[in-house]
Formats: sequence, C-alpha cells, structure tokens
Amino acid sequence: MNHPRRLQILQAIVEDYVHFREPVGSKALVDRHRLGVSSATVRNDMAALEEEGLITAPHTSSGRIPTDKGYRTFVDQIAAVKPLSGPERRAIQRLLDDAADIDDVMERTVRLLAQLTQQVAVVQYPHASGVTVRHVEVVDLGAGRVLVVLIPTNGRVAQRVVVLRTPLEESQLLELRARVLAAVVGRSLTAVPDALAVMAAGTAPPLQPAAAAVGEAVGALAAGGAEHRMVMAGTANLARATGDFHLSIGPVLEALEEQVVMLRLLSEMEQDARGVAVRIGTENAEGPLSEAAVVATGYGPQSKVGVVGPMRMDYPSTMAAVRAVARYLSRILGG
Amino acid sequence: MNHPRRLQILQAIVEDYVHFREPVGSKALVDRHRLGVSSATVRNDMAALEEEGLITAPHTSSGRIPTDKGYRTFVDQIAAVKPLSGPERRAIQRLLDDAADIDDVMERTVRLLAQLTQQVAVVQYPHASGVTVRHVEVVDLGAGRVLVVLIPTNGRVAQRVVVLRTPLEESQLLELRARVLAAVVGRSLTAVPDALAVMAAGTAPPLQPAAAAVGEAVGALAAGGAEHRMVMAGTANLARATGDFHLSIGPVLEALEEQVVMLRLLSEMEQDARGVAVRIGTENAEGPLSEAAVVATGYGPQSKVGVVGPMRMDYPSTMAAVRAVARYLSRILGG
DNA sequence: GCTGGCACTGTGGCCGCCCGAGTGCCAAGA
DNA sequence: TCTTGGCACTCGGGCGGCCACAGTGCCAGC
Repeated sequence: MNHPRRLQILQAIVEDYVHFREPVGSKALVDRHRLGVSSATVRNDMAALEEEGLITAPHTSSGRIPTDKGYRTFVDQIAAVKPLSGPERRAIQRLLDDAADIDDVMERTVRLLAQLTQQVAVVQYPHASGVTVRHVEVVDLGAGRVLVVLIPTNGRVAQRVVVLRTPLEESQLLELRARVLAAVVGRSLTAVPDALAVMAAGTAPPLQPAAAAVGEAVGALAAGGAEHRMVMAGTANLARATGDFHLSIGPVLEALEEQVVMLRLLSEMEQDARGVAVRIGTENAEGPLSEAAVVATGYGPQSKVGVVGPMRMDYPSTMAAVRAVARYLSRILGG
Repeated sequence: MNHPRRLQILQAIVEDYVHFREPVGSKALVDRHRLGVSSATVRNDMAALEEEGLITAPHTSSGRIPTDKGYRTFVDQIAAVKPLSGPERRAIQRLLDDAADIDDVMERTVRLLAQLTQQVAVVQYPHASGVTVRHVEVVDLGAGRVLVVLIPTNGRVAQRVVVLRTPLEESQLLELRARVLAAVVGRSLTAVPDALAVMAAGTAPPLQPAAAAVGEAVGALAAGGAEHRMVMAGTANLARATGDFHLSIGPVLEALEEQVVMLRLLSEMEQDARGVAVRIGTENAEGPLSEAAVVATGYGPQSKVGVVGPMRMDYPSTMAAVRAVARYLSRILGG
C-alpha cells in the first residue's frame, strides 16, 4: 500500500466520514477535495482500497466507510501530532494551575479533556513510583489503640487505627515513633513494607509486638497508596456520539464502569514516537469496546490519561488534546 | 379521589406498565388482575382516571399509561416500604462490613445500590456534622516549612504545608503543637476555625505569627473537610432503561455529571414518614430530569443516598433498596 | 493510466391498504 | 345508581408496491 493517491483518497474518506457521518461516494470526494482526477478514477481506487480491506460499502450502492484497518492506516499516516492553539493552551494552564489538591487536579483535568475532545475522558491517578514518605505519625488514642498516619509526598495521606495487645507507655510510643520514622522517611513507598519488617525484626522484645503491628499497618498503608484509581467524565458525550450510527452506548458504559478493566487497557497501550497510543475497534479485543476507539498517553512516571469515543472520531484533534493535557499534568505534578 | 376501585385500577395500570413497558388496556387489566368487574366498567373508571389527569392515552386507541401525577398517586398510596429479603440483607451486610476505608465504603455502597435497583445510584459523602477532630499533627520539614495534618474521626485525613516567615525551634514547635491540640481535639470540625482563631489570638508574641499561620491552615482543612462530594455508579443501567421508551439518555447523563446540581437536588428532598423521598418527572423542575424519577433518603447525620431512573420504575422495590442501603450505611459509619 | 458514459442496483421515502387493539357510548339489567 | 354486553369507531403499525436517487462497476476511447 504505497500508492500515494490512494492513501490520499483514504484520508479524504476518513475525514469526510468523520465530518458528515455518512458513507462517502466518489462524486462527493472529488467535489470536496482537490484530488486532480475524475470520479471514475476515484472509483477505481476505491475499489482497490476495498480490495485491501481499508474501506467497505454498507450496501451495494452507497458510499464507502472506513474499516478498522482503514482507520488504523489513517492514524499511522499522521506524521506528527499538531499542537493545540494558543488560547486552548492558555485555558488549560489557567484551569489546572489553581487546583487545590490532587483530587482537584484529577477532577479538573478529566473534565477539561472531556470538554476539549467532546468525548469520554479517563484519567488515572498518578502512580506512586517516585513518591516517597514525607512523614509518619503515631498517636496514642488510649486503651491500647494507636492511630498511624502515613504522609507521602504526593499528598494522598492514609491513616489507620491499630489495636495493640498491651498498651504502651508514652516513652515507648515515642521510641517506636522514632524507629518508624528513621526506617522510612524519605524512602520510596514501595520500599516501605520491607523496611518496616526489618525495623520490627531488629526491635528489642518489650517493644517488638507493637513494632510489628504498627510496622505492618504502615506497610499496608504504603502498599494501598499505590492503589489504582481513576476518574472519568463526559459520559454524556457518548450519548451524542452514539445517537446516529452504531456503537451502542450500553456496552461502552459498562466497560467504563469496570475501572479495573479500563486501567489494564490503558496500561497495555504503548505510546509511539508521536507520544500517543491509539486503539481502534477490534484492536481492543472482542468485547464492549470493539466498536469504539481509545486514544491514550502517559504522564508522570507511569500513569495514563486517555479518551474513549466512537471509531469515527477526529483523531488528529483528539490526539493533540490528549497529549497536551498529559504534558500539563506531568508538569503540574512534577512541580 | 377516594374511589377504592379506581385507585386499585390505577395501581394495576402502573404495575403492568412498569412490567410490560407498553400501554395497558382494559381487557388486559381484567385478565391479569382480579378486579371483579368487567372490562366495560374498567373502561369507565379509566375514563374517570384520565379525567383526573392520572393516566393518559398515547393515541386515541391504545391503552393508557400513567402520568407524572398518576405515578405520584401510586407512590403516595404505598403505605409502608417493604423490607428486603433475608438473603439480600445478608449480602449487603457482608459486602459493606469488610470495606477498608471511607472511600471503599462509598464505592461499594454505590455499586451495590446500582446493582440492587438496576438503576443509577448516587451516594453523597458523609456530612461532616458530628465529625470531630481526632488528632492534629504538626511536623517540621526544615527551612521554616511545617506540615500540618488534620485527622478527623470520619477518616478523611487532610494535610497541608505551611511556610513560616521565621523558622521555629523544636521546643517552640512542640509548644505550638500542644496548643493546637488542646484547642481542637474532640471538637466538631465546624467549630475548629473559630477555636483556632481564639488560640492564635491568645498566644504570646514570639510564637504568635506561627500560631496564626498554622491555625489558619488547620481551620481551612477542617472547613474543606465538609466538602460536598458524591460517587455514582450504574450509568450503564440507564442505557437499558432508555432503550425502549422515551427518556433520552443524554440529558440524564449530563445532569448526573453536574455533581453540584445533583447534590442540591438530593438535599432538597425531604423524606416522609416512610423514610424515603420520591420525585417524579416534572417535580424535578423543568430540566434534564423532567422525564426521570429520583428516589432518595438520608443516612447518618444529614447525608443522602438515592437512585435515578425512568419514571417507569419499580417504586416499591427501589424504595426498599434505597432505604435498606441507607440504614446499613448509617450503622457502619456510626460505629 | 485516465476519462466520460451508461446500465445497474439497493435504500429510503411515500402511498395506500388492511388488521387489530382498544376505546366511547348506549341501552338494558340488577 | 352502578354494572354490563354490545357495537361502531378510530388510530397505529405492518406490508407491499412504487419511484427517485445516489453511487457503483464496467467499458471503450483517448
């Protein structure tokens, strides 16, 4: 498939189909694009494209629409992701810069992306890799109950109450607190459980059981901090996209609600040289998303942001928006 | 409208319409319900019901469907909310009992309710009223930067970094910490900002600026803890409900995404003696939910849980599920 | 290899038709 | 006064035929 004009025709078909949402014929093609050849020639090329499985005709005598493979070829053909316009970039910056906390950043980001793309946006919470322990607090609640609080550098504080077999003296509590702090402050979250196991093992008998219990609790909090969460917005956009042509809304909504599935899907997508990854139709395996397309990219150390929409989507714009948002997200969370 | 048989007929119409999803006629009614009268009599009563605006005929000669007012009368007619079955209750208990933290409780609850009702479930985060301060921690990060952490009894820990003009000695920091703790531990979150203002005002000059800064930060964290958040699940159920008859999915999804609007709507709904509140169709004002119904109830001090679905929903079951879930939620969060 | 021309072919809209479900009304009976 | 069986009436929806249109495939000529 290295026939330049045929690629151009495929491109024109995809663009027109995305734009007008109906099968496009040879005549309309020569009218709307400066192809420099007649409709008869276009017809011949279209027959060839159909032969290659890039486009298909819904019925004998109507225009053609792209197949999954056609969209794929079209997307691969896009050399570089075009940057967003100045005003758009400023709007993103303004919106994200005055977010209060991490939840607020996620919320604003996902809404922004949904609005920019007019599709469903999905943003994974930042991955804990690279996040270290800023502080751990151990507070006596009385009656042998101890509150442990883990404060990581990414702001996702976690806390838990630990019940000890035997209450601790205040001095013992302070010593325990000091030992825990010494063991984990500044360490990566992923290293915390092991570090605390070592700490507990190296603690003298009177304090040992408490050290083990508290250590285990903090370790669990650190592990839980690497939790996989995501936020989503723009589902109402699906209703619009779904309105006219196939792509039934139900399966897609179901897939989106299964956060585990979505997160795995996102994590599987490897972005290419242009900085984005695209999955089209059946490339998402058989399943609820087999009539949809996903455009995603990474941000920060190893988290993902993406949008889900109909295969008939404006790929260049969507790719641009996803990449731009991911970049701002990286910048904000890095600073 | 105190004609017993007509009320019975209205009830039968609502039930059949909910069940079969198509207009119900006089013949079908006498076939499916033991009304003890002939179809002609039913026809007369139906004409009377239509006269009263409780039912309407989509076209001249098809069966009747309930109007908003008809559903309202039907719902008001329900004397008591029937309890859930034993297995259902056990399932709820099992599922919610081993939730890890507050986020997990919310997540599990909303999914559960969506599944039970086969509709869209909405759960507001517990209101901060009644929540008190369990602990406050003040940690020196060096270079005049201080980390303050607020730990309320509801588990929604909040934290912030405060930058002081002049660094504090360790002894000063300890004193400040003690003063803050003394001022707020055990107090309601809503009382925290004022209490800390008083604390700061009553602090001697050398420590005063730091006390003011830290006090303000903790006060802000406490106020922010009363934030209005909600979780949602089951949007895919909308697609099914929406499939056959009116109620377009788009507007409803839009309304659901506007958390502010949903939260206000929920807060406006006053539950009645049966322990639930129902809003039907245009009772939700003109707007995106004017073709939908909302069933809600409160839990805990003053938070809400509810479901959104088509007017043609199984009110008795939905009301039962909502109330049951709210009760478990109250119990779990209370303990 | 491109082009104009031509015959061909489904789709969708439109019309007319009929069937059936369900109604409203009426007159008779309890 | 309420109920009942009967009857005429009325739409909606499904079906078949028709036509126009858009778009194709193919062919002969340049």
